[in-house]
Amino acid sequence: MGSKQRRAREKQDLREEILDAARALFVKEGYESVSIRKIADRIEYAPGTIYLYFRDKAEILDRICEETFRKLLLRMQAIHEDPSPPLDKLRRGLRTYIHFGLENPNHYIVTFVQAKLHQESKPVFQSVGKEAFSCLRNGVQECIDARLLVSDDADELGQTLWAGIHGLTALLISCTGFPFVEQTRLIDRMVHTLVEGVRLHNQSR
Amino acid sequence: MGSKQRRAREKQDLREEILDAARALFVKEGYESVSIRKIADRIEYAPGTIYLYFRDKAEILDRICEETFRKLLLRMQAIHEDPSPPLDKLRRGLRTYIHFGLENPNHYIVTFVQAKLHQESKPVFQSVGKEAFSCLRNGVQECIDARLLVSDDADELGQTLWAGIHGLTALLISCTGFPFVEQTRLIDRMVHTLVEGVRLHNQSR
Amino acid sequence: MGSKQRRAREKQDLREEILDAARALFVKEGYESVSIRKIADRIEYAPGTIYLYFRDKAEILDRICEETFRKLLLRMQAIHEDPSPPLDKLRRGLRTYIHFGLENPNHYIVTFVQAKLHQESKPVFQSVGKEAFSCLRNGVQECIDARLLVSDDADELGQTLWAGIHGLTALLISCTGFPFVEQTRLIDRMVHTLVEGVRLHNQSR
Amino acid sequence: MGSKQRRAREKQDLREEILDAARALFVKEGYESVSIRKIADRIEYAPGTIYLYFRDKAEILDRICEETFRKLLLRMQAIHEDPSPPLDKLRRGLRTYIHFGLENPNHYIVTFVQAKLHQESKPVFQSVGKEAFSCLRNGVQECIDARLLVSDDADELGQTLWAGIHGLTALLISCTGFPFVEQTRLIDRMVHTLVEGVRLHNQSR
DNA sequence: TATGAATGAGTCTTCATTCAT
DNA sequence: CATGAATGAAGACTCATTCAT
Repeated sequence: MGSKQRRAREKQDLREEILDAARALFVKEGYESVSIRKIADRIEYAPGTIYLYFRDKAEILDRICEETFRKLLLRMQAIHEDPSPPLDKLRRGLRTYIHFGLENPNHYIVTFVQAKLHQESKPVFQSVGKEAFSCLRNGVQECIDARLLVSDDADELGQTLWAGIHGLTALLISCTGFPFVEQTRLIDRMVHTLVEGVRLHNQSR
Repeated sequence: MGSKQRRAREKQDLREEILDAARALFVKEGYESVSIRKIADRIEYAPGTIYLYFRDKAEILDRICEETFRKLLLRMQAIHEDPSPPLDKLRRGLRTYIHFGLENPNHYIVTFVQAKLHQESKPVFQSVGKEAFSCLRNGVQECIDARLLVSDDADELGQTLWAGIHGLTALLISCTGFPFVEQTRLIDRMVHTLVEGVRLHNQSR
Repeated sequence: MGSKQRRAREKQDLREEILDAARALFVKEGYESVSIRKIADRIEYAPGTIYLYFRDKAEILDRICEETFRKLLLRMQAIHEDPSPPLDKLRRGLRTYIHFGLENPNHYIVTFVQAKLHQESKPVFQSVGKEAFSCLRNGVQECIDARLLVSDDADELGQTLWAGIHGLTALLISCTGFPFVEQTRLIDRMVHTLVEGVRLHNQSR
Repeated sequence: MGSKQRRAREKQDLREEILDAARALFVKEGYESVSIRKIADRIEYAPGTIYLYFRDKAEILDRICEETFRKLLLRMQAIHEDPSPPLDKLRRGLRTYIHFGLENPNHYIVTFVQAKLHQESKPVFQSVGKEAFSCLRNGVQECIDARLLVSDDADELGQTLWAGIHGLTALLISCTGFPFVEQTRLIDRMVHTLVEGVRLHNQSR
């Protein structure tokens, strides 16, 4: 038998193909429910082949998380470097995070919802993950330095904002059955709500 | 043979016992990792017995979700009926939701995080689930009626608030490795942020 | 499908059937080469069934060894209790050991040749195994006490005798290709050789 | 790619290297537990390379056995050619065999214990193996010709002696958990016992 | 009502082997 | 000569489920 006429495909891309297949399946069915066989079937390879690229199933999850964090980090850092007013940057940071999740729903759910259930302290979370959060934290700190926020605890505020956008992102991705209002409106509202809720309302008067 | 001296136990409580055992295991190990046998072992019955009370494993999950929604609903309704000012009721509603999650982490995660992965549109979400959300929505509507909020779209605002508190609840429960600031402070901040972010800041005065 | 018309068979005999099948296969193909599937096929049950009776493959081996030692022990002890002259008892002990091996070749090879390769210090060897050897040792000690042997070190002599009869037993069972002389002659010769080699030749005359 | 800076190494030595690696692994882990990949890893070559030198895994075992027999044969033949009295030569032959086993435990166990399980009648045993045994047999025959032994059946006596020394060798190598008395004492005793057991005790004088 | 025995499909993973390069 | 990629079959073991009792 062997592989009939397998699609032309560049060599090392197989690694990426496996990650893509796994990510999609993880989201659709959950990490635990996805077997190596299912992944192999999807890419039309023998199960054993996957072990040529990854030590075990857990490593696949790890790589996906790492990759996701890295992508997210890039997006967040881009904002950090631009010279807009701090509050604008903060708003754009929140929005970027949500969009990142919606554009990469598989990455997002696997990394932020499923991975947590399967080994709390994957090294990935300690390194790249922490860095991604600190990007948001920096944005908050800038606003604090500019005396724009209601508290000067960047951790407290940063975590609050993160929880808010994470909640929306997670629900929008995975609670597809729920009758949400139009997505962009909801995102606008969330970003607006969080920033207004955290902003110092200058009662100059 | 079976279990030697099984505890004296009222007959029909077995159903509840199964649910209790399953819920605890689902949270500790994840739905997929919990086998019928593990549940059976925990309650000291034979695996087959479980099938006398539940059609299959999925039904157990369904019942747990339903039960969770019902409990949440009760707590939320209690608030609705009290005669405080609408904004206070809203704040207490949000806080109650978060506390409910933290006090019933098992119920919460199984229902709002794990269940979604295993049959998007469980009827439970359509019925009791929707009812629970509408409780929050009512609280919002009251505030709108009192002209206290920045928008009059109760769905939009309600969903925003829900996403915010869900995000915090989920992270606090399952992201135990993350160095969150002190929990009550974070909850206070979240409730404050959301309500302030959604509240009409009467600038006329 | 299920089991067509499975032979009538008493309930708990299945455990014995598994042991029998495993033992036979272990000898023919070696412990490592025998899969649970092969055992299951031979008894016409599903592989999983075996796990209802044994924790894992290693436990099957353990049980076989234990059982073998026990059987051997019984045979050896029977001799110990009879009132013949010590040298005769010793001879019969050696002969009994060899016959036991030849009559239970599967038991013997699995226990004394294969098991050793797969976990040196199985508890079985420490308990029942040691007891079996001490039976032989006792026979030697009796002869020593009667001043019949060339040394008074019962361990040294006992181990020498054991090694001798083990060598013959093992070769006769598993070296089937070799052109051995007639079996009973060889056994007689070995027993004779060992005892004469160890016996004190009274040169007084 | 492959192995970075592979040691300078003469081409055809690779065959020997494979045999060395395989032999060491076979003994440490058992024939069945050693994969071609493990052998390949150990010599830092790709698995496929091994198939350029050996048809399959079994052939590697065959070569190891053959080699072992040849080595043993050399040692035994050396004795045969020396001009000591026949009984002395016999004693030294037995002792040499045991020492050979203890000095080459890997070779010995693989050849005399493990190989038997994996194709009873390997041609190797028929050819070189038989030759090695006949060396011992010759020593016996010499003693018989000098009227020193209790029987004139060289096969019977030779096989008895072989079984005795094989038993001790095998146990000493693989039964490491057993509390044997000091090794040289045991070997001395075995050689002494066998020879005395087989020797004609000339009582005329 | 509850059980114990059994199953068949499935889990992750390893392996000997092949083959195009 | 040597490799790297790939495979198909098999490894031990687990599981949800059924069913006769």
